Amino acid sequence: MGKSACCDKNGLKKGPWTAEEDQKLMDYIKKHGHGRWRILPKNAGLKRCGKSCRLRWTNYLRSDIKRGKFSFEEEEAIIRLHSVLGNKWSAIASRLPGRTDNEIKNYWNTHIRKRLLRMGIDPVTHNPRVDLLQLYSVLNSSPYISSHQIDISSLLGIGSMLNPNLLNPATSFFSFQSSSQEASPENVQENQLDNSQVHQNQFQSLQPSQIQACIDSSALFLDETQLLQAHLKQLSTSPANFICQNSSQCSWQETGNFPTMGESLVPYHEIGNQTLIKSSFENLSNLGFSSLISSTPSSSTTPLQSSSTTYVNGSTEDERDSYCSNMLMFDIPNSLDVNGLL
DNA sequence: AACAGGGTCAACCGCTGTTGC
DNA sequence: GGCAACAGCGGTTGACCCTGT
Repeated sequence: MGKSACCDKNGLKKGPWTAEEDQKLMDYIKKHGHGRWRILPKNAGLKRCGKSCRLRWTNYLRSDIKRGKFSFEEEEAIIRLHSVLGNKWSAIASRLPGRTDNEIKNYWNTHIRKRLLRMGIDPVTHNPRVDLLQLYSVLNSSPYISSHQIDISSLLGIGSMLNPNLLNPATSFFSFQSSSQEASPENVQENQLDNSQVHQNQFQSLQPSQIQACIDSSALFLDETQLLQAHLKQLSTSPANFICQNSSQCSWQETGNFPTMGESLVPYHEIGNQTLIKSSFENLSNLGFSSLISSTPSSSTTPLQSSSTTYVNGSTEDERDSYCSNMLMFDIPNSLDVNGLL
């Protein structure tokens, strides 16, 4: 702070570049190459600071810049790389030929990030947003709700396909994950109990009107929760399916190892009219809950929806939303050497 | 037609890391 | 080791455009 910007000195020009300035810069770099940005503008006859010249060159004038809309493959790569690298835009850009860090950053902030939020996915962690699950759990534990037989899952738009028994442990798990780095089945169960007691206490102190206000506000999350359905539905799919023939006969059917980065997704499928999930929290924990709600995507082989719809470039935003709801569901295995990717 | 509000993206800003003296 | 210059990064800004009222 307090350090003056380089362009403030000597009355150098700021703002959008003109075609004439672009031409001067390109001509100079064609002759002398780029680098030595400090002295470049003076030699090129530009009233710009070196920093501005460098930015203009790297972000716009370079011949290998690919302009235009991002393809599905590029978008998928950005999301996948972001889940590994975070906001390391230059590192992401280095893996996307022809795209600049600035372009990717802008695209993330204006398109992908908002879409993830709409879908109920935290763009930082790439996991379903904990607040939605917590809202469900809190509402569901209310004596008022149960006494009036209000179906919270329907209210939140996560009704038909999901057994509510999943949501409480899921919520507890997310809450627990956020407060502790190490989650063993034992202390997770303990935490689950603690959380449910907390939620119960929270709601016992609320008046019916307050609960109604909470329910009303929950309607705001409908878009997100509808898409969250897709994520939670993944719980019923490979590689570890938990299938219930009826309310008392449930079992996990493990179909193999969890995929790692770069591997194809196990085909996405429905389990008919069976009760999808009814689990103890131990099951979730033993199998790695974060991996169950997410699996590694692949641009070429991932069936996008149960109807096997194929999406191509130039599809609508809604289609991309739908696509992403599956595409984003991957998890970074602990064994992955992130440094190796860098 | 005029205006407001929101989205987009090129460019800027401040900071950090690297290099050379 | 200390310093300055330079290069590069990620966050932010603001002009422009589009859409809805």
